[in-house]
Amino acid sequence: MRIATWNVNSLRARIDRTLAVLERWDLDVLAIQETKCRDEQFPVGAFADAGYEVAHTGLNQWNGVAIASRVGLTDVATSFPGQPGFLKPEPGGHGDQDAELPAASAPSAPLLDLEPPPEARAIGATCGGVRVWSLYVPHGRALDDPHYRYKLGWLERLRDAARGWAAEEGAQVALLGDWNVIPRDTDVYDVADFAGKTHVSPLERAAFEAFAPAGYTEVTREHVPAEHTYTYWDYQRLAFPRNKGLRIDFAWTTSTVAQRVRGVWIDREERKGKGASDHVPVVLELAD
DNA sequence: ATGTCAGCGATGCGCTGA
Repeated sequence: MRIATWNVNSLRARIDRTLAVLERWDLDVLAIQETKCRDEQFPVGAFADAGYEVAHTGLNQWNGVAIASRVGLTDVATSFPGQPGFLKPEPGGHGDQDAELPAASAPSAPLLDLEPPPEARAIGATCGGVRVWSLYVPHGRALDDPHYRYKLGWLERLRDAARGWAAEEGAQVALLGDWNVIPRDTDVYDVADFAGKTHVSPLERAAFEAFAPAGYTEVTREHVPAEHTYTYWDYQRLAFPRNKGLRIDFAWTTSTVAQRVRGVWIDREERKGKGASDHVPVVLELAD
């Protein structure tokens, strides 16, 4: 079985490239991030014509995650248990005190719901016997931004949920996506450029590595160990021609899946030419 | 050239997010 993860950075802007990736790599499953569309805008027909079922969650023009599969797609979950939301802080305000109160016709609803709903950053489905999650970890924006705490909490809650999924003997789970963490100094063109920024902080790196004691192995590193091997290049400042990239797309899997991995490929060619995403696909070949 | 890109709202660009 061949499975891949790709932050496509707008599915509608790159549907032709997406279909080409499915065909080029003969993919059975593709975990997609940053579809940037609502469910009703998702190009279901294009996937169906190519022989793929799809599951998607997209609430607005931001985020959006999907799984396409031609080996079955069941038990879809559009968030993970405990997945936090992000409450955009009001300048000088106190949370969502101005939010609409629940209608009086909903007596069971709490008077004030202070918990923001999850964003469209996680979707899970069982494909060909593997529990696949397509994940778009929050960016964090800046170390002093509320989004950074959100990112850390999001990863911690995901790890807590993932620990439970891995607990069953022989569980086949794959956590695929854009982790927005640079785990090692050699995963970036020049770590000095990230001093004081997100993606390299000790807390982010610890939150990333915490998936190991939770029962997971990061299989892309195992199979593509070369330093300065990137999966993302910024659109700005000619980052790709200068190879100023980041390695931030990874696959944490349970040991049963990790033992099945026969190879991993980073599709660097996909970053070339007009209309490329800023991320490239990461492809995993699993033994039957 | 801070050498970009996508989506949105209301345009013929400014804003947001990355």
